Amino acid sequence: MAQDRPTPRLQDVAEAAGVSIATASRSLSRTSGVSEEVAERVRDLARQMGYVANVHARSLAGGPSRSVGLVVHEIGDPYFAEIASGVLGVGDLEGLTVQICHTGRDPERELTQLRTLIANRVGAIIIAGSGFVDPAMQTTAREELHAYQRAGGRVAVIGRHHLGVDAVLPSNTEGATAVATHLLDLGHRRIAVATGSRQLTTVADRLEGVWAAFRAAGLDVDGVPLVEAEFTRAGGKAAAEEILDTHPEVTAVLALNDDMAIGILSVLRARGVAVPGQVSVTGFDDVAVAGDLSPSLTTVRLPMAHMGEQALLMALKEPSARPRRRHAPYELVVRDSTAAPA
Amino acid sequence: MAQDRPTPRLQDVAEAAGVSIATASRSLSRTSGVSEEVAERVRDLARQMGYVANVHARSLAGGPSRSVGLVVHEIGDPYFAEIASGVLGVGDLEGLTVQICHTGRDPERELTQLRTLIANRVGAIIIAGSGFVDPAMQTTAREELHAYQRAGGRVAVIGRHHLGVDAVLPSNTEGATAVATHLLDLGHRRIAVATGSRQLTTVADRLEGVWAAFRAAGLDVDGVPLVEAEFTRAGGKAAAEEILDTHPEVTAVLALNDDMAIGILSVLRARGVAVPGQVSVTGFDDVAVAGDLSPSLTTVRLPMAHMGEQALLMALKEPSARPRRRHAPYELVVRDSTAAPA
DNA sequence: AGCGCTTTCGTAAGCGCTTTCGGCTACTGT
DNA sequence: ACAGTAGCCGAAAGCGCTTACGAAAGCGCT
Repeated sequence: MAQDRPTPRLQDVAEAAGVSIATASRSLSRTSGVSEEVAERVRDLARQMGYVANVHARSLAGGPSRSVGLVVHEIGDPYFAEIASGVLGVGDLEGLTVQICHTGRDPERELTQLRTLIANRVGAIIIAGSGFVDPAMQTTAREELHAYQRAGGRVAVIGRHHLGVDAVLPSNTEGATAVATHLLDLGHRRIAVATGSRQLTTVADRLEGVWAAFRAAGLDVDGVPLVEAEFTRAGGKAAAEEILDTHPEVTAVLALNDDMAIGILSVLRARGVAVPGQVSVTGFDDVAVAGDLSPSLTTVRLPMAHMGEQALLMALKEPSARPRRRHAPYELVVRDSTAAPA
Repeated sequence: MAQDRPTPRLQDVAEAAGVSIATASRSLSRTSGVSEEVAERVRDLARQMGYVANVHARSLAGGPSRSVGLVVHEIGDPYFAEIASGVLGVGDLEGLTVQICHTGRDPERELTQLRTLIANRVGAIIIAGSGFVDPAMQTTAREELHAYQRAGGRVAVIGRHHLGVDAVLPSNTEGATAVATHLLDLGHRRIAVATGSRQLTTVADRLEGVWAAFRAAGLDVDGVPLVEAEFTRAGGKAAAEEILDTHPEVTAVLALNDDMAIGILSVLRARGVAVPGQVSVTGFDDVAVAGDLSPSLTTVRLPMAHMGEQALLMALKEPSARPRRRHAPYELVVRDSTAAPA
């Protein structure tokens, strides 16, 4: 007789069905070697009794892992929240539970979180968010991850490519070239660039795209006002203040993500600078709110949720011997924050 | 000697330290009965070797659970993303891993997710997001949850109070009264209200606060234009169109969350309606972007991340016999989207 | 009937950890 | 000097499950 436990155990089901727990286990995990008649009986009973397998026991015993880990810089950030949404979506479909960790952009924390995930025996790990330019910051995680893979773990990253694993890559460089070209085509020549920490590979990649466009247009890249600040709205505000104070001649500000662009828009409005009348502003990412700002933001759309989905699917399906790279498309979204210079 | 495993086991640490696994376990879990000298040595070694306990083994062996489950409507939504951020924050501090599920506002899915969480033996469950007015939609989850609690699980909810468990409650009604009063004080009398589904308790609570303020001002509540749409930016747009078309006389729109307000702002701008010149708009929640919109949004600030923290802390600390309710403070944030009617 | 095969099922060995229990050592008090 | 006691530590018993492995039973064949 089943005790008054919170949940019935496999043994309770087995006893009720009059079979051994081995048979019960096989019936439920649909392994062959059980007559369909017995298996059916066990499954019925299990459903009736509300049996749900104990994941810990199952995982310990070496069964397939039913969970995945997602590592993001900061879940409160819409960029990552949308990626998470994509990952959760396919997780649900595949019957996987998702464990989310955030690192606060701290490589140290990232390593700790990775270790925890691995120790928790998740079946797959998705790492989202920019890596760091300095390769020294990556070495340890890399080894850790490869050991994990050798042990059968699946790994995919989103937005970085220094880890030697499957990657979904947003078109950072191409997108940046596109948005810079858009500004150039409108006739802007005095363009300021607002960037996050250049230690982030995302920033490096986007910057490269911007320079490429500028050079193609014959601009002196060294003369471009470049302001580095935090990759946030607050950083955008700080950058805007600095640009306005030290380079009043600029006719456009190219921000390397939407968050900064939103902060810039806010400062411009507060200072009475018309957008796009006096200054054009562009962002990057196309977070959900970008289209509903006033003025709505010209930016580069990255399919965040889709990238989350792709990454998990990529990790789950039979992994190739060598790391694959899947490039996510970008789309230049021209809205109301850009116009020809006055 | 440690094998080439993905992660060292407790046994590996114990061997390295020259003690039994029992002693190693005690040292790491800070149980008494080990000399400080030995314990220190074990802990050092563990850190050096990058040892992280296997949660499955620990949980199976009856140790305290080191994981919590978080159920939200939609993680891509900034409101929930910020709550999640708070939960992850204290989770990190307490050394807990966080499993996130999203329900898409579907009570059915919610129940499934709850069951999964319980089967996964998480130590605590946090449910964020509005409940449903219809009590029939709650019954099953309620029983499920109570059984879980009897088995030692901790539960706390954010923003609902129909489940008979600890709750962190945003000041929906009071906040709504405050923002409505603000509009009234400015002199508005023809105010439209844009709401999400009235099946959501959050909507019901906020509506109640609005009516209270309106009645106090002597308004005929039944005559107020009320538009129900989705609780999203798209819903806000739809609501705005409808209000503009059918009630051109309104001088203010009171939206029951920021998302809708942002959509409304967007439509108003597109239609060339000046805010706050011709129409004032208010939101609710104060999502991060609200202050950087143009015009910046007058709204009611709810401490989302803080509520996430509180809920988890509440669940973790010794639970009282009867469910407690902690009210989170609200703050009326007056910005540029409201002004006296023309 | 006896042989080898396949199919079906039970026995038992763990997975890595926590915790009880008992043994050992080093004290204390008389 | 010796029992009594307290402090440390190791051996071992599981937690609930999966999965070799082996036994039993049924089959067709010679």
